[in-house]
Amino acid sequence: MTDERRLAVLRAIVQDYVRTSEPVGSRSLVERHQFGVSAATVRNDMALLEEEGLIHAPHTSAGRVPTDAGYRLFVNRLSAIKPMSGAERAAIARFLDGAVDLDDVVDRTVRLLASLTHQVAVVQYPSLSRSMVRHIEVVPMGASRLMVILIANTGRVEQRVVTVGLGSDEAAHDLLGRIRSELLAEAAGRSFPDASARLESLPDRFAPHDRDLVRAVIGCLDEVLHEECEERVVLAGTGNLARVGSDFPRTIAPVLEALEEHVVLLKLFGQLGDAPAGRPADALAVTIGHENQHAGLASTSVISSGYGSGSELVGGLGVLGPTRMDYPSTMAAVRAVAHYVSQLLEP
Amino acid sequence: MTDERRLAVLRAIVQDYVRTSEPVGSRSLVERHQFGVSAATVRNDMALLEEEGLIHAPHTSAGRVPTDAGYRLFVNRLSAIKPMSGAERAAIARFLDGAVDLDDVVDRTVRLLASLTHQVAVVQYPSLSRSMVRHIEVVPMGASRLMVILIANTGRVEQRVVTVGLGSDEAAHDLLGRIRSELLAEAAGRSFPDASARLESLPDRFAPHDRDLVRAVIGCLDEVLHEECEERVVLAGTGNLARVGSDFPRTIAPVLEALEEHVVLLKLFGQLGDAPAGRPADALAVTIGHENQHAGLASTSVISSGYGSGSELVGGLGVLGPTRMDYPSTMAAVRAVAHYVSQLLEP
DNA sequence: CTTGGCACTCGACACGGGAGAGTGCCAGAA
DNA sequence: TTCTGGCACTCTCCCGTGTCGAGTGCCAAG
Repeated sequence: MTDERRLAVLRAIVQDYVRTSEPVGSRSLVERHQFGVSAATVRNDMALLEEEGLIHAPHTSAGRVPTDAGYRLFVNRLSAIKPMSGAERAAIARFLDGAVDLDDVVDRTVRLLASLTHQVAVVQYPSLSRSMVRHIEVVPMGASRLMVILIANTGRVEQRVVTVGLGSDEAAHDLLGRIRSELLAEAAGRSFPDASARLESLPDRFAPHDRDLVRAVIGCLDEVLHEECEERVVLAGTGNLARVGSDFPRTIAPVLEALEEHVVLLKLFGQLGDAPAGRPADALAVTIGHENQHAGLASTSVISSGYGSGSELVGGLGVLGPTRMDYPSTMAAVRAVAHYVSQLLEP
Repeated sequence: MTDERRLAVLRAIVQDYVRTSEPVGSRSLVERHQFGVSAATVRNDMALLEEEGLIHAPHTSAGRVPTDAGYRLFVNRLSAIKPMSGAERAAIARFLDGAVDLDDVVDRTVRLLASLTHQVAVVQYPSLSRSMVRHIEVVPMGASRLMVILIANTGRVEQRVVTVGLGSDEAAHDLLGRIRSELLAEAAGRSFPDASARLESLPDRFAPHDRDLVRAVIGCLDEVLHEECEERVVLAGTGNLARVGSDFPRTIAPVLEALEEHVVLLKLFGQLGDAPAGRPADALAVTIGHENQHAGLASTSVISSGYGSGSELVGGLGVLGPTRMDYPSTMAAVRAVAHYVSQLLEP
């Protein structure tokens, strides 16, 4: 029972600190919340919480501030994701429904997330490695260059240019046509890794003197097919970073740098691997402060979710902000947006 | 002759202020530069410069700081663009030559600019309105949706999805094939506005009951062909913003917000219209402080340049930073990068 | 037109003394 | 055992003061 009150105190500390962004002391705590005990008792509880490493005093005789561990406990056990109001849901739907394009969907989503949460929003494009090949096109670009275009079922389009030796116009045109149809026959409808494997044997079906060309095209496709670095992310709301506390010259610069390293963002937001059994596909992942691998993000938290149809995730999205953030509301927003985007990409 | 010295004083003030980021006074001025006159004389000159609105004292008896007008005069008449060293040129070439892709070129360019100048770098993708149509592709996406893909001679690829009523598989396939080849025959090799005009009469060549479909595809293409908002920009180096002076909570937030408004960036960096006669295509445009339209950018300067082959500009690039920036070096870097990117896109 | 000198004005900085907030601890009450 | 009120203590924050130094403006003389 003491235990229970102690946790209630922790919850109150987190809530108040998020509200005021100032260390919270025992007096104001008993004023704003009805614990039914006096400030002195709360002080004792706070001392215990500090021993357990859940809160921390910036200096003697200032209030207490939650530690990363404190936020973690709060998120895991002390808070419920705040359900969104009908109006909010409607607004999300209205805003996303106007999208004409995959690019447009992603763009709107990331802006929406940023303005809902007042944090930095990140959206990963549907991952290629979890997509199917819809179409492949080979287009000559000038005399000796080919553009290879790959269209995924998610609507993503990737292209790459390769330099090759083409023969005469006439013969080249025919050859390209044949390459295109063979590629399509072999790869269309298959998953990317699958398609990649199947294409290996393709050059054998061509005349020996054409094989170099075919190999070049396939090599080019292969790059697109499993190069992880082709994963793309977009972000919005970086301006929200400036609304943090006062000490952020040192805080904001490494964060902005980290945000430009898309590889870092992919680690944070990319949903690699299927949803583990038992964990629903739309589960939220929360990473708090130092739990984060990247050094520059030690004082930021990341809330991310996968999106996609059913348990088949195709990408990730989420927000990044100071550890001192309103977790229940932010988690609700991320979840709602991920849910809606999943629906949108369904058909 | 007095006139001449006064300008020399202004130049020295700008240089010192950029170096130290502190208001510069008459004493330190005569110490660091050999004017051949005393501090008192310089003071008189400074008083005149202040009357002319070229410099400004933050408060009584602090040093002087250049105004926007002062920077303007400095850029126009008092500085020469610092030529880049051979090593720097070589580094630029080495860094950009590895690009495999238009996306890659743009990505590398923007990062390069950011790291060369230590400012925020912006690169516009080659504009569609100044491009030629290289190829058009129509790909069915599921039962009732088509993806229309447009490839420009610059390597840009744009796609859009349109929902249509397709007939039976067999007939639809043939129809799409015909649409594709008619589109290509009409548009390939033409400029975007040109192509758009020519496509208008295309539906007439199809059987009446197919015209709706054809019109849908063309409408979709048209959107891509002259919707200005399809222009794309990318940026890098936002972390450099954090290295500004101390008062930037109020400074940095509106800038970050402006940077997310790609429309704003296009106005700043997009090179619309051909290079005016007499002004070479690679001319640098410099906008200083309040010369800027956008309110949030009142204390930032923009240095931009077009790029493209010869006098035919296809896009813009540049950097954005505090008005207190090293104009000669930054201008040199922007010019060199623009020059190199132009070469790279040449063939 | 230039120069040195002089008085004056401010901002930056260090010092010091409340005021206030908050803690820790302890002895007594429930 | 657990809670409570009280008290001493320790911080930070803030404000006023005084000093220092940089820099200016002006003036009379070269």
